[in-house]
Amino acid sequence: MNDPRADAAPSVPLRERKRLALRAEIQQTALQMFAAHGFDNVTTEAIAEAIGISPSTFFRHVPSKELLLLGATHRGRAQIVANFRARPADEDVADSLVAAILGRTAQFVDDEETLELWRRAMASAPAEMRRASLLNREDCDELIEAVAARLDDADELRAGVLVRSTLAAVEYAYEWWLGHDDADSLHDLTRQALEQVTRGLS
Amino acid sequence: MNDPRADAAPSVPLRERKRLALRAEIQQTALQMFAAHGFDNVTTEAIAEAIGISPSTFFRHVPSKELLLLGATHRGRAQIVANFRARPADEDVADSLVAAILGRTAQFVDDEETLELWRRAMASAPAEMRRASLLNREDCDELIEAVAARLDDADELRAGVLVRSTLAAVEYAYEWWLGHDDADSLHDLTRQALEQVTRGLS
DNA sequence: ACACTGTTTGACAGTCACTGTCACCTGTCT
DNA sequence: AGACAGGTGACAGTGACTGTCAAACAGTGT
Repeated sequence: MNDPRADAAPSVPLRERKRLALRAEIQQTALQMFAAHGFDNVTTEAIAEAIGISPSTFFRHVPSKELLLLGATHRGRAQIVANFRARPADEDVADSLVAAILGRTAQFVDDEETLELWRRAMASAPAEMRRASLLNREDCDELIEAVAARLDDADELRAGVLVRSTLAAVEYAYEWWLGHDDADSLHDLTRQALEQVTRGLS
Repeated sequence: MNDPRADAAPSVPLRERKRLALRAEIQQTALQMFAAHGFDNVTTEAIAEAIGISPSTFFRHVPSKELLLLGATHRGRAQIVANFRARPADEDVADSLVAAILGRTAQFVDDEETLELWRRAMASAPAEMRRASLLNREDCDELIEAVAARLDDADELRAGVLVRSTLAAVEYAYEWWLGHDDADSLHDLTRQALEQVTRGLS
């Protein structure tokens, strides 16, 4: 019972550890291959083979090739929504939204190496895919709904415009950061973008 | 020489008229089929067959099935950029941008029937595709560049945030309009969204 | 009416992302 | 050890594209 490995093992059913490890390996390997050879030049079959699994298994763990690239950005999507919901109800809505987003970007720090891989992989991706989106359609709609609930007036248009334009600003800051080695930190850039957008564009 | 058909024929080389007509037919037929059976349930082959052309010919005229749905929104993309460039250089940049967009949406009026088809087609499309984007990646970048050129300070981040969040607001208004039969006109909704975003979100 | 030339077309074969099925393993629990 | 859920590879299939090729066709000059 006091097997040194027992600390990690018993809580996490071991089978799940394997699954998680495999998923991480797919993600990592795919990113490396994308960065090295370009997104379009890497087939899902090649990734599977590099890891030593069958194509069927590959797709059992990965919803799509695209998400292998974009998934990094989407990760923690739900967290922004949760952050927003956790804000005090009497706070200004825009402020809550800003806080929810900054709460997420604050902890968004992959290691340098992974980041560099992702940057190169992203650069090789087809144009339509190159837009870094923090939230997918569903999560975004959920956030809009949450915001609308806090806006007393029945005008949902305002909620949507608020969320979508705010997210757009943040996403641009994100892309900017990816494209500029010398740029400020993600957090600072995000703050700048948010300030501009909430203060009124000019 | 005074053949009645000669009025239309000589300027447009006739061969091109056929091409244009075919393209329009594909677009129209596809939209009808999407609306009737759902985007995913209509294969490119089926569209080709409905029109009476081969699958090869279909793809010779259409870059992708997706663009058959989204192309309508993208049409006139370049116009927004052109509109912006045509604004006086001493005008406030945000105002120029607003004017450029409103100049486009003002004339954006397909006939009721086509619009209804598109609405239904859009509703049946997979979630990731459902976002109405006025500009594709390239056009958007071009607009950002144009805006940056007008912003004296070297800070391009501001230009990007301005463009992207403004467009996001407009796109939301557009989607809102598509989803609500009873809504105000596109033009009014767009104006509202733009006002909110330029005045500062709140 | 005639060939000459460049475009357009359909048939066909191929690639690639993804899905479904099915028989076989392999941890896990008893 | 034995049962059983969950994971796995082989395989066949679908659907959006892409490339190639020979035949049909429009536009031009004679």
